[in-house]
Amino acid sequence: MLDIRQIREEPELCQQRLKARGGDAWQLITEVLACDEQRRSGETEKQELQQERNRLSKEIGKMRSQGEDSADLETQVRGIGEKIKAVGETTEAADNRQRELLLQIPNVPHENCPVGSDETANPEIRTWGEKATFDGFEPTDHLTLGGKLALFDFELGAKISSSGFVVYTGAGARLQRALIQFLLDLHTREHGYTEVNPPVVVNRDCMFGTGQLPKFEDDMYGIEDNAHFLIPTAEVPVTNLFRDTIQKGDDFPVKTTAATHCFRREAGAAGRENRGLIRMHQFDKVELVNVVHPDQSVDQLETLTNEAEKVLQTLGLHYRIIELCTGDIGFSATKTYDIEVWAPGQNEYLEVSSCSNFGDYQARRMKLRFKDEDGKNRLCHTLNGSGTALPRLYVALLETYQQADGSIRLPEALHSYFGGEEIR
RNA sequence: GGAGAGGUGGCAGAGUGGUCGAAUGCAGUAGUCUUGAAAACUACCGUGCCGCAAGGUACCGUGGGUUCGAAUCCCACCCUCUCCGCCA
Repeated sequence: MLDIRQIREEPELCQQRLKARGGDAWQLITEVLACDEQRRSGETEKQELQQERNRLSKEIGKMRSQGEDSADLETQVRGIGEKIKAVGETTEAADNRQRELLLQIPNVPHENCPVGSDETANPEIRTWGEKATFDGFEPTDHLTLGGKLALFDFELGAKISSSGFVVYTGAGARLQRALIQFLLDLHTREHGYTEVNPPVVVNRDCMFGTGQLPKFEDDMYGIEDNAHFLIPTAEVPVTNLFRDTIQKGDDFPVKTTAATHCFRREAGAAGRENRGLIRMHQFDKVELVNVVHPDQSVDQLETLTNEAEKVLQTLGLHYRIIELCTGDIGFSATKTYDIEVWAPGQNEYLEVSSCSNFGDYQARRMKLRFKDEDGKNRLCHTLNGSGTALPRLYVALLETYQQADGSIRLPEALHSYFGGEEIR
């Protein structure tokens, strides 16, 4: 959520920065301000009435204890009670409407977020390594490689679930497990993360906290009780671990990682240049979540991105970093870097990580605070990034390290995790 | 799933209709004392909202209700614990 005080004080600035995203959320600001006005005047009126009621009620108590007749006062207070109820209802309506609107308004992009209307305006920030070259053969794609080596089976996935689900088999399953282990070890041992293993079914509060609700309910798998959802990313359970807490502040940055299954409906995405493992309804991902002091978040986004990059560097995979422009940035984010790994068989870059700074937007939604030096409670900043998504990493790995005979020569970092140097 | 008990401030734990935002203890902060520390003593010590401020107001699991007045009474829901059942 945006800060209502900031909206009140600089409405034009808010609108202007929201406009940079495209969409029409900026138009809601006017109504938010109207609600705010109504809410506050109603609040004041209500409080004055309550004050009067409290005073008179105490009076009644006193009179009764002294055996005096308080009937007149009681009817008077009853009248005040009715007024309080009436004023309270309109105030609450304004309050609810205001919250409803605020929940629909996306975060404002950071001031140095590049302005643009869609992904074509995303600047490339840097690249690492080079596109893999192949001696004497044409690289093929992961579907062919995986099929030949029996690493995964889409038909089985469809049989026991539906399209968009896959069964990893044999060495393919083992490779997936090796990768998860490698990633968690990297982040916990070298980057100072604490590992957690959270539920993948979470309640609505969590989904509001990180910003999936109310706008993106249709993107998620709901549970039949209508109160729980399968998580689309570990960002949801992990960030919400800190919901409604007051952090010490000396522990900043709080760095937490988790490997979880992620579930996405991907409605409308079927068959659209998403062959193979590239877009699944269920996939694994190692997520990195940071809770930091507001002054740290800008720098921390760079650190977080570097931590995710380290994955690809260690595995020797060529990638590029692009920054999302104002028109392409996610709902809750102020600034985002995408890491795209090169997949030779696809002949394109695949997004394996999205690293974002959310500022205080999620923290305000979930009341995530810390005590500052003056003992005042202030909102933390939150960040997260994939470190990394598994299927596309898997694709890049197979396609990059394929050999002429269709076998895979694994990068050294994986040998001990996989228990071998090659898949053939 | 069945039966019972219970959800109060960072923690422990009083409070069963009014003077209770809430006793007390512990923890924490500041100070006195001390060469220093400890102990002792003194003061402070929950969160949100409205307000320039003074101050006001709300919050005792959540949501309703009764009442002039609710932490306290009633209803529903959620959660925790114990026992039974079931199960990895």
